[in-house]
Amino acid sequence: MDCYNVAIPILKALCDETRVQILVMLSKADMNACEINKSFCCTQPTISYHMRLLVDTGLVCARREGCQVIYSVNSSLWPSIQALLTALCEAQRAKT
Amino acid sequence: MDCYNVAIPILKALCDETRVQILVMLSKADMNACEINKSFCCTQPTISYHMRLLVDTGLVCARREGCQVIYSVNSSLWPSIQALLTALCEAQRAKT
DNA sequence: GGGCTATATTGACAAGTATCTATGACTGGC
DNA sequence: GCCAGTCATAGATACTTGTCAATATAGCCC
Repeated sequence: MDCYNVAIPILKALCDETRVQILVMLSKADMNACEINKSFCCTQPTISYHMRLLVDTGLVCARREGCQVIYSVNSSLWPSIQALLTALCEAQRAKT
Repeated sequence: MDCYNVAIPILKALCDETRVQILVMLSKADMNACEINKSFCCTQPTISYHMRLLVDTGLVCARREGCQVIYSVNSSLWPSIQALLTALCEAQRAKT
């Protein structure tokens, strides 16, 4: 019962549109912060803020390569997250 | 890609500890608002606020029976949510 | 070491959220 | 119709969150 509490920070990290889009992008290919930045209209510090949150919750891994940081999804968590996302989309589609 | 956006309101509803606990309770048995209230230390309007949010996002169904309202989980959505929750808990347990 | 590129941190602020108290609305029984 | 029980709504408030501009840090190359 109380075990569900460990999931809350991750769910909090998941409930922002920008962060979900970042996750989906990273699930297709690893990217550095600069590349991620180009796909969004917000500023570099904002993306940096989201990336920190995603890394802190363990949803995303970061590794340094020279002067840039490469981000990748945590492959042990992503499958269950993707499963939920697609299930929610299917449910939405079924309603209409 | 854009399909994931429909999931955001549901994820927002899921990222609160109180609401997750309510969902877990309801997954075991249907309950009226009064019973739910007794399990938490917050006030009745606060629970009402959370229930409205859960119903609006489709996570929970409400039906009137006499002078009380019975809440139940949306059985088409709950399995995927529960799967994610347990996956997150397992991942947490694996880390330690 | 200085300059350049890439990323992180800080401080400020607007918007959103969870909570409360007070009150209203609906239902069933007297 | 009135009262008691159950639930919802409104208004106020403290807290959290996402965003920005400005600045700092880190790594590379000349």
